[in-house]
Amino acid sequence: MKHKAPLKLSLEGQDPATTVNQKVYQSLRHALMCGEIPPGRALTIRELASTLEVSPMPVREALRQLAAESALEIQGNRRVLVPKMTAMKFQELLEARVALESHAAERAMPYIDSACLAELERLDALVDTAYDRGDHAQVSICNQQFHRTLYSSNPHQVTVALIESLWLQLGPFMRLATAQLAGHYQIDRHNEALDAIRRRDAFALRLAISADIRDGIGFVTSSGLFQDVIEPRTNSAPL
Amino acid sequence: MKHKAPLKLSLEGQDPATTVNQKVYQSLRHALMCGEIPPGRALTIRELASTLEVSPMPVREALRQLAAESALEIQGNRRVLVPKMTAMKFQELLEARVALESHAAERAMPYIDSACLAELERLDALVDTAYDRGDHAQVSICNQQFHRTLYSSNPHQVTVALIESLWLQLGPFMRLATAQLAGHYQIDRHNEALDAIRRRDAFALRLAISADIRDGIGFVTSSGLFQDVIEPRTNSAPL
DNA sequence: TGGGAATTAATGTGATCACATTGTAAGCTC
DNA sequence: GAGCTTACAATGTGATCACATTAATTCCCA
Repeated sequence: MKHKAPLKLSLEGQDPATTVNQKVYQSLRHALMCGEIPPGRALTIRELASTLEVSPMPVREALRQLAAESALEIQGNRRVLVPKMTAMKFQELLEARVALESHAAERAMPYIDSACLAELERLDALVDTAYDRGDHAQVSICNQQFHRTLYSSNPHQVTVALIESLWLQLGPFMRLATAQLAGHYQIDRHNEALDAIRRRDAFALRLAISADIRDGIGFVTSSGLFQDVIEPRTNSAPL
Repeated sequence: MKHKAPLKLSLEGQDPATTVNQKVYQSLRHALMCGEIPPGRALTIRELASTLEVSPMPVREALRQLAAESALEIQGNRRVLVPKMTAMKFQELLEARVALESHAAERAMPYIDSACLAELERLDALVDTAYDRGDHAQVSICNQQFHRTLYSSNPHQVTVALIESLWLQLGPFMRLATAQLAGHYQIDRHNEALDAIRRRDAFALRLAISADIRDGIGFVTSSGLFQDVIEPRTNSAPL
């Protein structure tokens, strides 16, 4: 069994005004974010190039770019693969998200004007309707847009790139989590966040964002329902 | 005056066992970290290629990689340049460092065994001797190694890549700061950190790391002695 | 002489090719 | 038949080339 599952990728729907490199990058990024490429899957330049019907060149650059964002992993063999996930790593990614995003939210607070607030309310509404529709992919996208808009309101902000790297690393699992969320009724943390913003209460905003992140995918570790995607327990013996 | 200052780069001293791409990457990274390329300086592939006496190919990939780490900026024109620094952005980078690194330190604490502690003590001693010698470049390098070792003791670590991105973004200014530090006598925050580790006091470690970061370069903003490298005040009008 | 259009130079992008390295499979020996 | 060696295929890397786009310069005319 050496034949890996064929990759389901295409450049359709990509902005034709951009470079091929960017189209490949976006395509791969989207596939990773949606978990369409299983962890541990090896990616070769020529395979991707022929799948996407482009020359190897833009693929090389896209892979290197994604590797620099920790979305892909290049091992010593110079082979590129989708990083595997472990329960511990998942926990670390989650806590890193909390630390970084609550920080970014707090620092964004002073810059949130009424226009930005309105935009956040609009995005929150989009999340809700997508949620009611059961469109988990859309929920995920709008939710990210909500967070991105919030943090980006700080014009001197430097953390969004880092945060996006974290999103990318646990992308597949966020999708998985939102899908599972359908059953649960969750407190609307976005509303808590919006309330905090209206009251200009930075600390409350911190709490709301932290809770939102943990509510969103935090329970996944305990639910144990994604054991198939996760690496079997490693034999690490710390300390 | 269209001729930019010639770049002082070379691949000498690079590990000959690595790929050309990595050598170029390391060379550029080092130059950026040491502030040898002024902010705003445009970098062209062909210029770097001829300076380093390699083909444009590895340079392209190195530039894209550094851009993915926010160490370089690619503008719409597809031109690559060293990002400019502003006082506000500097502040944000500093606070992001504090948030991320104190988080990483706290999370590393449970994994620090005696071997790791010994290594940290060794690195701290190296910092001290380099400091006494007045070798600011070496201080910077050893100091980073100290932090990296601390955070990396957590085997499930996911933040080091993000932290390195921050270091890279304010690299030139860290160097500038350590150079200025020569005059000041600073409390040895590393010793405070080591003490906290020995007592296994996670909160004290947090405080020590935060203080170490702020001590190291925090005063730069108030000292106003790097106004020449900083962008003139922007006309942003938040809120 | 100043401003704008056309020309020219420079640059990024993408493709193709050659080579060294790595992974795999066949073949041989014991 | 097991283990090692050798041959083969596949892959990443780097170089060179062609082309489209962008920046810079020159030239012309008001």
